[in-house]
Amino acid sequence: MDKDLEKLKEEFIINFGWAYKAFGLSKLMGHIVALLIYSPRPLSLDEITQALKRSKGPVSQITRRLRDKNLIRRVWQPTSRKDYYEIEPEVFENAFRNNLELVRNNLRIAKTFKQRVADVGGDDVNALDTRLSEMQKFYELMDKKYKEFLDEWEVERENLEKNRINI
Amino acid sequence: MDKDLEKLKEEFIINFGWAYKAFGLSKLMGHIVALLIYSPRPLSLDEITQALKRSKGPVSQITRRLRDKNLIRRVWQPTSRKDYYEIEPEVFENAFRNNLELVRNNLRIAKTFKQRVADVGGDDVNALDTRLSEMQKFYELMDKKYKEFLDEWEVERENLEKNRINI
DNA sequence: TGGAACGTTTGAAAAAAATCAAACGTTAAC
DNA sequence: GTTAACGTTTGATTTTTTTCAAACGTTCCA
Repeated sequence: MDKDLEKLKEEFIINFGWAYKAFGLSKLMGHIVALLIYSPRPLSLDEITQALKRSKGPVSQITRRLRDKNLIRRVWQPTSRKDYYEIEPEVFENAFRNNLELVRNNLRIAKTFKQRVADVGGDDVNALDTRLSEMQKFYELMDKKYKEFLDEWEVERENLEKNRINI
Repeated sequence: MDKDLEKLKEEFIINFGWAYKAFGLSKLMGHIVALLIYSPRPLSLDEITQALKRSKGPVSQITRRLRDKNLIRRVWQPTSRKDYYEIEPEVFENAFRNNLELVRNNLRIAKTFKQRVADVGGDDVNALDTRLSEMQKFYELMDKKYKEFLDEWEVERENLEKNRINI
């Protein structure tokens, strides 16, 4: 029984590792996030290290990066002077926001080059200009939709919150 | 003058490489996509190889992967029996669709584990169940918004097309 | 047929990234 | 002060990924 849950946890962690990798982040980041999602209480660095069978070095580094990205947070317990980590309540939302930054970067690239190509001018430039315009439009719409999504999610999240309290 | 455009192209290619990497793909994929966006005409494998200063092996492999992902397409010229490659007109849209697949995978993970955790049951499971529910809702909304975006983009793309013809 | 022009596959080499163990610095308890 | 309990940094090591050069297979043309 506990054995099953343990097995599930392991799979969950592995899955998250691959997912994180697919999104351009490190597998270990995914593992830690998954572990903390799974855990009902904050975990110390040593506990994470043990659970994932890693050494302290990389875990320390990655927890820092995860905090920088607002995916986990550090908390303290009154009884111990260890650092504990828990999942950021808005992990998914924050991960999404990080992604939005990449989208905006693409938008910047399109804009910048469109301008610079226009400045330089030349013969074969028309087709390129069209493509860059399209790229710009694409990422502008994407940006807009991403923001809409975040707004809607805020509403939905509040509803979830309410229902949870009412039960 | 041409020198400037050449310089720009190089920067554009490098930028795309990093962007692709940030999204979990290989830099070379980004380079090839950027090169073909930039080029007013289809390029042969050799031309790509030369332009990017790579050897044929990896370029051949990556062009295949890019075709599998519908980001570039292979075309033929009447005069030559070489393979030529050009950018897929809907690169951005297709790249987005590929990303949507990853989102759906996350949704599947959430659903699967929610179900399995419920089946196993146990004590510490409530908090976890709440989190997985939230994860599921998040990715469901994301899926919905992604689809909306694609629909809107289709409309906008048609408009761009029309305007281009009318000029 | 034979050979030249291709693209693809493959095994090895190089480069990059992840990981570790140990040294280090800091803080808190005694 | 001294020591023990931490987290962090660092340089080396391992693993993974990227890249290459060469062999290979196919097609087309002489």
